[in-house]
Amino acid sequence: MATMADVAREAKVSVATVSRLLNNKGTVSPETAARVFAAIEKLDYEPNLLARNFRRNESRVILLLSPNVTNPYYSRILAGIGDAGAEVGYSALIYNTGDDRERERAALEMLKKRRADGAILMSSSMDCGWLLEYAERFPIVQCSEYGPDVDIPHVSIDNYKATQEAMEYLIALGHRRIATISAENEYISTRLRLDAYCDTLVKNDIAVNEAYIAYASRDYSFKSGKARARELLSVTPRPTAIFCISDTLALGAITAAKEMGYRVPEDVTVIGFDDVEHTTMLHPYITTVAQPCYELGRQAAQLLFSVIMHNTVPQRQVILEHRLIVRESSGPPPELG
Amino acid sequence: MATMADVAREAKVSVATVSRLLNNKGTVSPETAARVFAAIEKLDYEPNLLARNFRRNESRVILLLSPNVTNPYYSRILAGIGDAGAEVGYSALIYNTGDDRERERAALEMLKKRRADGAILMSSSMDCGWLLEYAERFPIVQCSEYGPDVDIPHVSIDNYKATQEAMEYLIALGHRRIATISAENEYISTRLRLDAYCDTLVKNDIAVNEAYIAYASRDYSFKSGKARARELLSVTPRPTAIFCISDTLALGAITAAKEMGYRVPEDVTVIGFDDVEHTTMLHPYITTVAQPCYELGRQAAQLLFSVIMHNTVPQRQVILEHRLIVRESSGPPPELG
DNA sequence: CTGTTAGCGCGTTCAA
DNA sequence: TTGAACGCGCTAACAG
Repeated sequence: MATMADVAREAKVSVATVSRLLNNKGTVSPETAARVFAAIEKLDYEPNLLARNFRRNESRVILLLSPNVTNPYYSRILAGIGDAGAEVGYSALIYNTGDDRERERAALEMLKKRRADGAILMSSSMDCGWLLEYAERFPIVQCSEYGPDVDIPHVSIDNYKATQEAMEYLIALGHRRIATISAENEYISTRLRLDAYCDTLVKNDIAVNEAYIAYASRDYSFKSGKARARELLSVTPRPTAIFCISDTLALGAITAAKEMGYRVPEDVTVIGFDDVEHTTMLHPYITTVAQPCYELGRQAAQLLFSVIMHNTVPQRQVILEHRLIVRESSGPPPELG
Repeated sequence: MATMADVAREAKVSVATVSRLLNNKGTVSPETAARVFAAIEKLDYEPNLLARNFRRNESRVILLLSPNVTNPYYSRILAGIGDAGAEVGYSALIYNTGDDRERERAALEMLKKRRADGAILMSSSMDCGWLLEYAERFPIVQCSEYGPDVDIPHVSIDNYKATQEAMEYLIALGHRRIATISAENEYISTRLRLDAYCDTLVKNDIAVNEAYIAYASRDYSFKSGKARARELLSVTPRPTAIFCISDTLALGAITAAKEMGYRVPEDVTVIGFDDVEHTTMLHPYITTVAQPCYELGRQAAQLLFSVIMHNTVPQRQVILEHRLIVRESSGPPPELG
């Protein structure tokens, strides 16, 4: 593997000249430049990033902390970040944290060790204090989830408004007994969606019924969605609609409803959240709130690069547009249908 | 950010001693060790990986080339690789290649630039010559797909045998008019599955009917599966079973069948491949050939680390067990049912 | 058991 | 426009 010194020798110039040429710094005469390029070609020289990064004290790598790469919601965000990074010569290091504090910490330690120049957190189970400590010292951006009171740049959708729209839609359809499947996690999105669920009911003069609020597992598993839906549909009087905070939960709810002999949407309406791809693979296609996952990832990456390169961000929070997509799993309640 | 020299000064030892201690090389007396650890603690010292890797001439990073991170099949493999890497202090750099030659090449260039110590290819559209050139110079392992004649270590399932079993199962059910949805790609898995499809028919004295062989898009899209199934089900006499080389295609086939008024499995049997999670989220649950994706990833990683660290592998190819999972989308053909 | 020292390959002064 | 020389932080001889 040829080094810069080899190239310099071959081109009969100094390493400084080669370096200048490669980095477009200073000026190099066309003739010498040609000689150097010829030498690079001849020796098949590739700059050693290990050395370059060491010298420049940067890694050109960013950390991606995701609770679960396997989840299509997150994998689409990862794709967006990956593409945005590739455009500016950054690579992405993926850490599957499983929302485990220790794994998150271990990943962030890579910042101290200089393995990465910054990080994008897709979620965080660390306490805010800890997180803030890192955020003060290193470029960090949050994507989808964020600390409500910590001042870390983030990109997300407006979860409150999105839920409000979904709820208004259900109410407009005539639903009054609307249940929700939330989740046992501390995500800001979870909290905002639950808040909006309650607030929108109240705003429409519908009392919030605790029996209509269920909590699925923290990772929104299909199984827990199904189990919670089964319970909700056993409440008397039974809800005519279920607002689920993820598509997977909605799928679980639909399955539970069917197993209990209810038709969707004739007997019970189910709506989801996220719009992951496989929800339009088998009927009923799910009515859901779509998030621009890929774009969420892209923008988070751009925010991060802005911090890394200019030590500043154009805006501390970016809110992207959501979209309510009405498909087959929703309709008027049976009493009015 | 404290350096090793700072620690050495604080502990009143030389940098060599600190280095030795940190790398468990040579011997250090308990007393000095204690002093050094105290200094490390006091200064909150973290080794600079940029410097360490440079010095050791290794990056402790591996490249993951996947055609599509968003595909659950690949994301589960990625999870396996990621976990196996984390256990031995390796991080994974993910490149979404989209089966694009140039992106694959760009990713592999990272090997020359020493950004990574090795690579795992989940697929490859490069010609074998090119690929082999890299494989000769750098640690490379293939996962799931591999060049049939290039001698690169790889891990996969036995695609031929797996398909054979699936076909024998269909034939045992009584099916004679069995179609297949293959794909327009050059993957070895695609080829082997098609070969096994044909061979198993012939072995059972069933003529191979070209009209029963369809090719979906190279990325196994749901849409193309649906379109191809629609065509297959229009052939006279129509097939009573469709063997799809991916679950997504199978989902598409089921949708097409339903839209054409056929019941699955009463009128037509559909079976898939891979056993990705969401195939048991809505009925009919798909009969499929399960691949141990996570384990595929783990073993690929272990193979790669073996090459990186010892420059040798225990075995050049690892074949993992598949499993035919019979669920709801398969049954006897209508004539006999 | 410990310290001194010489690079690893590159980017960057500073002089020429 | 070019070159000589230094040093980033660390590891590994080698010497003591």
